[in-house]
Amino acid sequence: MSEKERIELAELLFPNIKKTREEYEEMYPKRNLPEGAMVTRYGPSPTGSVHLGNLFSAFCDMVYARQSNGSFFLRIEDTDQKRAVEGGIENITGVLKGFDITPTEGYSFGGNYGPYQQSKRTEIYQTYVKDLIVKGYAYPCFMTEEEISSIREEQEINKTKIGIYGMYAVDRDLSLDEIKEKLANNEEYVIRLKSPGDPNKQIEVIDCIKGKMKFPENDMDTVLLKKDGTPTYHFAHVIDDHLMHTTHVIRGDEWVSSLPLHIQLFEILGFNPPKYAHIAPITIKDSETGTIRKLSKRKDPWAGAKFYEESGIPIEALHLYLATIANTNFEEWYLNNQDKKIEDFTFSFDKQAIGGTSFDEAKLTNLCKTYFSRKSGEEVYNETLAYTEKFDSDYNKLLKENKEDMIKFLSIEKDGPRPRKDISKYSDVKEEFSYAIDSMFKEENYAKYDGDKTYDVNLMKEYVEELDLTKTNEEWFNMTKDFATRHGYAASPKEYKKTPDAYKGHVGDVCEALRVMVTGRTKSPDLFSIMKILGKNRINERIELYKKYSNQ
RNA sequence: GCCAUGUUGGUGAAGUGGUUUAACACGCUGCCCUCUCAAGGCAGUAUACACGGGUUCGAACCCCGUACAUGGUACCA
Repeated sequence: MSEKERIELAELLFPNIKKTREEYEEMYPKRNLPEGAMVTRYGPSPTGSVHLGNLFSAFCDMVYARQSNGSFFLRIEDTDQKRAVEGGIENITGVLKGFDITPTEGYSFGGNYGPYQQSKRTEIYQTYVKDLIVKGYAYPCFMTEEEISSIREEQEINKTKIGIYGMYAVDRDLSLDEIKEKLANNEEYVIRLKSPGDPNKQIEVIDCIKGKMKFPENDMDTVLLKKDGTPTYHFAHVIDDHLMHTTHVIRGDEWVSSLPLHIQLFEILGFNPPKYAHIAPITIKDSETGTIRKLSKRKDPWAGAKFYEESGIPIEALHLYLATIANTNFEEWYLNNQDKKIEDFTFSFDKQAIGGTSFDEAKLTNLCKTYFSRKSGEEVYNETLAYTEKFDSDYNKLLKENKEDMIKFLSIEKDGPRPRKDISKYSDVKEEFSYAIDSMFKEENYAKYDGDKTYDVNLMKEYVEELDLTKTNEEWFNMTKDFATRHGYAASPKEYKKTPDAYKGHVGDVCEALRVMVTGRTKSPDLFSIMKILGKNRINERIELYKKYSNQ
């Protein structure tokens, strides 16, 4: 086909496209950003709920753009209407905001490089395709699904590469008259790339994370525009990231194999390709089959973003976890710089895992515990209040009614160099501090007591008589030892171990009895602190409750 | 089938040719501290660099092959 014919064909196919690519280039001028600034983008398709992997990729986008004073934008990749899910877009923006991974620009966040929704950019894509047709790099393909699948079968038998390329791309060299005839018959068509690639030649791509990679050149006549005139991912990616001036395409490594195609598209369009950073998927070892697979929303509760919200995992702790899987040296850095924030760490691509990153639930839990241990009682109270507001309104009410006490309880053993690490998520507070609220305690009290001992109520009554809650912790413990000794208990476990027959038990047993009556459990934070908050009256009430419970 | 990438202890991983008798963190086990638990301290977790060749004075690190895993091979992203 001559150039003249190609121009005629382009007009025939896209009569409504009047703008030129030059006009679009002007509408999307170069960004005015400092040297080294990275422009990243998160491009989800609104096809369902958000996955931890999506969150991870968006987190990386955010972090790299932020530390280089660049821009991180959100682009909705909704070119496939069939897969669209109602409310999918709102869900994405909601999750991003909820998880504090907020773009600086993009869909619903503003910016000068929009529209940030691919379904609104059809004209742009068609303009560039029209140009490609004129240049002889694209053509209409009228093959039917049946034709394509029979080619596929043939290729499978011949054990060759599967796809539409070379001799299999039968519509590649259709004459203008043949095309006109098919068009007149109302035959449906897609626009395919007329790939100039030679699969015998190799191209080398340097990925920011994976390093040097070699591929054969692309020779597939990949679909650029679908039957309905919308672009495929590949084409939209190239056009958008060029016009929006993305500097670093950070995406999942399921895309590495289309790299030769993408590079080729950038080349024939005359664009400068961005840098690519392909991040490893978050994987897990399947407990049934023992094989490694991607996190699955169906099998793994922690795969879905919702899980973190619902179970009350603090956003900051999740960020910490994402940071540790993003850069392998983050964990150690954070350990040595406990007072610093994630923002103070400089992320780099060469510290990013190349292979699959395995999801480590225990590590996440540990990070959460550390997070809570560093928060003051008041902070934990306020955050738990916000969490229960959404997910546990009954407990929320109780928290509000018992604010003063709760903050005091949550503050126990928080001020020392080794703060308590007993909660890993907001939903733990209710269970872990069940003794803190009288009405809850009255209802449940000893139901969860797991021992089989019965403790002496009269002894404890006598003990409380002597108890002075104005003392210091040390004075209290000395008094308790003294009390224990007077009643036939050893003053320390060590002493008891030496001659167990000489005693009824040791101080620990006295404390245990008291602890069970007062908190309903055998384990708790510092007993004296708890008693101080409760006061003598409430302690006595609880001893009475225990008396009834144990039939004494 | 074809193409690509990966494979270090229970887990995540450090490490890119010689101070590696392989760091660190998490987990687990034991001891210590201790009113319990958590935390913390100390110690342990048997022969952890997929396998086979090659290059080199020297390889976890470079090259080739094999196995396995993952991803792609769509008018899905």
